[in-house]
This record gives sequence, C-alpha cells and structure tokens, in this order.
Amino acid sequence: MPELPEVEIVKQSLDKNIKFEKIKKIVVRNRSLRFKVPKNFEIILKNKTINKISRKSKYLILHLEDIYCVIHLGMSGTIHLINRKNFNKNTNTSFYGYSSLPLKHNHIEFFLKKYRLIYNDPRRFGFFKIFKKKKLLDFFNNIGPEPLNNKFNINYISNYFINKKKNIKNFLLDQKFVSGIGNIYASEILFCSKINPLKKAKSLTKSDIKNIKYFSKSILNQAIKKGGSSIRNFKNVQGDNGRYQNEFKVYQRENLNCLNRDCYGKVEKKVISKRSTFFCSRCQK
DNA sequence: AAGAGGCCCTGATAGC
DNA sequence: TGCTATCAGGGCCTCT
Repeated sequence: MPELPEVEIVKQSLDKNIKFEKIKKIVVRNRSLRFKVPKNFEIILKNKTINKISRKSKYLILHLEDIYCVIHLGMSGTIHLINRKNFNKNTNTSFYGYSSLPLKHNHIEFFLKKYRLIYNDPRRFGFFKIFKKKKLLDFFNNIGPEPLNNKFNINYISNYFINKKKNIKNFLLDQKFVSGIGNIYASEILFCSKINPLKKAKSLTKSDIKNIKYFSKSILNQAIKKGGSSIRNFKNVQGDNGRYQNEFKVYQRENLNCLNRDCYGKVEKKVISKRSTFFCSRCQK
C-alpha cells in the first residue's frame, strides 16, 4: 500500500493530533513483524514524549527525546488514531468520526493522553525500530534521496545511470537510487514521462531524465494533495480513503483506453520482476 | 558490483 | 458451499 504520499498523509495527521503527547503505556500483541519487536520495546518507550513526527521517503520517524522510533508500514500497515473517550463508549461504529478500526491484526498500541494509536498490519511486512541518533543517520545514509528532494536532480540521475543495464521501472522501485516511489507511482510516472518501463537506464536520453525528475515530483505532490491513493486498505488515521486512485492514468487500467489525446491504444499490463506494470506501448517508447 | 530471484505473511478474488 | 490457486501497493537476503 503505502508509498511516499500515503506515508506523508499519515505523518501530517500524527503531527496535527499527537505532537507533544506522552506515551503512557504500550501493548505489543504480536512481535513478529518484518523485524522482531524487541522485548524491551515497551520499557524503552514508556513515558517518552513525542516531540516531533517526521517522514523520510516511506519511513515515519517519531522523535522521542533522546531516541527515535522508525516505522515502516510494509505492504498492508495502517495507523489508527482513536479518541480514548470515544473508544470506551463505542469501539465499532463511525458514529464518533472513526469508521473502520479492524478487528484483527492490531499488533501494537500506544496509549497516549487523548488518543490510542493502533498499528494494524495483516501481512506483517512493516516494522518498528528504535535508534539512537547516530544509528538513525547511518540507517538513512543507506537509502537514496527522495524524489521531492533537490538531490534528486538531472546530474544525479544521469550519473547514476551510466552503464546501468537494469530497466527504468526497476530503478524507480530501487530505494537505493530513489526512495519513496512504489509500484503504483512507478507506472504513473513512466506513463507521464512517455518512457517504456523496459527501457534500459543507460539508454535514456537527456529529455527522458528530465521527464522522470519532473513527473516523479509532480505526481507525488499531486497524490499528497489528494490524500494519497487507496487501493486495498490504505486509510488515513481517521479511517478515510485517499482520492488519488481516481486520477490513475494506467495503474489497474488494463485493456482500457489510453488517456492521451489522439492515442487510440489500450493500456497494457506486463509483469516485470514479479510486479505488475501498466503502460501504453504506443505512447511509451 | 550489479542484477535476478526467493522469501517473509494474510486476505481477497477467481475458477472449478 | 467449499476447495485451491493466484495475486497484492515492499524490501531484505542470497546467489551468480
């Protein structure tokens, strides 16, 4: 589910609702996430204040005084914020403004003053990791720039692609090259850039690279404005869907008409490195 | 070193 | 209705 825009939506709501709250109690119901949640997780976090919430590519970072809690939502992770007053009265309706707390897979729960923050993740590909400052910096030094950062510029991209035989679709998904794009936005970016997903990185022209840079930024920004994309189970912390899925030009539009004016082609679906890829072979060369 | 592929996991859906 | 197979938005690890 969650690519950069969806994680940004979560970050914004957390920032609005739980900044400066203290973690009073933590319950971990299932430690088997992508990485094992350590035994001392609860002890380390208890009584820490959430001084700041930030995001780096697809990672959420809770700034807790001297330590940092990095959260990745994997494929199916969602974070739910529930007003504790309402939770006690009624756990299961939209009546109090919260529509959809799942019944299963609520693995981690933070009890704050006003809210309960609940981490739900059916597939358990997500994780929670605790870092000290030094290790946090090391962790993020190992991933590429995010598309919205100025470091993701023409020079960076062209230099990176010299002699690279891998196709461009796989590079957009490669978090060491650029971090934050996932399978949905990769297809959308390549369609707008008019580049065939199978084109080798080293054979991209200057203008291809300009387009990749431009559309990576603009599509992600548009998606953020629309509250992210909800395909299967992305919800914001209030349990509402995003709206960018209505703007998809190719993703999940197999056999439908290409939306480019004057193109009478159909959107095709092809599995590239085990991931579905959607494109128009007439427009994308 | 770069690139390809396996694997972790559950749930929704399609086909029989 | 109920079984099985396939697929899903990620990324780490291993092997060549």
